[in-house]
Amino acid sequence: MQQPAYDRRFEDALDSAEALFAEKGFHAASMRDIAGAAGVSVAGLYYYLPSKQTALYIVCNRTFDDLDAATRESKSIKEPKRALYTFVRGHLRYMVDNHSAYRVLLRDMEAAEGEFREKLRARRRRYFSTASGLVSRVQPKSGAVSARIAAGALFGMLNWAPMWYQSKLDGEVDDLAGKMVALFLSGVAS
Amino acid sequence: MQQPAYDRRFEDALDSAEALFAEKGFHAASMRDIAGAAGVSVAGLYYYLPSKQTALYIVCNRTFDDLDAATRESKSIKEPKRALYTFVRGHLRYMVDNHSAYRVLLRDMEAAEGEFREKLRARRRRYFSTASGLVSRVQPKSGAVSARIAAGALFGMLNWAPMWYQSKLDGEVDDLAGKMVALFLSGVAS
DNA sequence: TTAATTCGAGCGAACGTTCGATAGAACAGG
DNA sequence: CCTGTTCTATCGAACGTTCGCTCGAATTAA
Repeated sequence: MQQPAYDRRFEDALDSAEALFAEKGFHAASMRDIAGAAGVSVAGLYYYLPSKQTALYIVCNRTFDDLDAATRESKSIKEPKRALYTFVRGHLRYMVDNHSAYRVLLRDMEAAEGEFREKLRARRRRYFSTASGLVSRVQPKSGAVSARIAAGALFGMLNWAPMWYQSKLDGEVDDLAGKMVALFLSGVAS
Repeated sequence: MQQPAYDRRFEDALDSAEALFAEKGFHAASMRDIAGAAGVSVAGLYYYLPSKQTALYIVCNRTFDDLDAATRESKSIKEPKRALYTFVRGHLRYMVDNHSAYRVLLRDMEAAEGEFREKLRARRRRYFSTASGLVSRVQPKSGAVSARIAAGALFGMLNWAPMWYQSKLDGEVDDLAGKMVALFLSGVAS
């Protein structure tokens, strides 16, 4: 059973790819860069990753897996506002703790081609649908803002957070989640 | 005075660069692509643009110029909420009407190097400061959310809009601006 | 011995950029 | 009005580098 050794090196290669995609962008990061960061030769890297496109796909897919896990708890909560808060908290936590992974998802996912691109887009749609469902449950039927717009606005707030959030200045992530949900529900002038 | 002819071709080259940066991303768009789109040879393109980095810088700088112009009106408005609305409307209008330009700014600006990078970052900071100033004016002093977080949340809402906004489904841009400001001020459960 | 793992070397293609040549417009002096 | 000269605009061809990727051999582990 040598799988553990193989698996460990495989994960190392993925981690290196993720870090370099995040730092330089998919097209600017070369397989030579990634091999160097992973401590193997270029040919050695190809023993684990059959292509750069595949590396991108696996990295993004892994991130979706982790995002699903980070927000899964919200699915079992009945009370709408609490469920939304739990989702937002999980999403924000993941983004803050896995800056590189989320950056690749946001910026480089579209560099995927063919079937990879379609599969990743499908996962993104599914993830967005989950969030939209939670949003529509906290929204009054007669609101001035459609569920579409509300969900888009909430996702924007969340996904932009990595651009400015600093725990030193802005407090703990769980507090930020609470503030964002409060802002979303009642605005700043509440 | 042949400047008009020269200037026109220069702008053509910039427009082609902007469109291809937006479509493929800075690193994936080649100078050959841009030359082809502009209808000149590669060497001909270099008669107008001394380097790819310069092209990126000029494209981004031009976008900042246009963004400033699109939101300038808000600076002369005293009433805080109306000023914020005017800013948001100008910003959203520009994003929707100049999808490519704004996409380059959001995604590819960081591909700029050296002095270009620093100058563009300085402009972005300045633009963000302007918006933050408008936000802090509509915020009650004793709000539960800091001005930093509020401004970050608002900017997130706005900048994410190109990802989902469709005028057919979501109404006119000016209405969207009103809804976003209302959501920001009073939330969805107002 | 066999199978799993690693690599140096190199493939063809594409990259950003440059060079020398060329065609036409503009201008000078006769 | 003609002619020679300069300047503007343009291009084909190529430079050196880097790209994603592969091959055959070597090394290691079982």
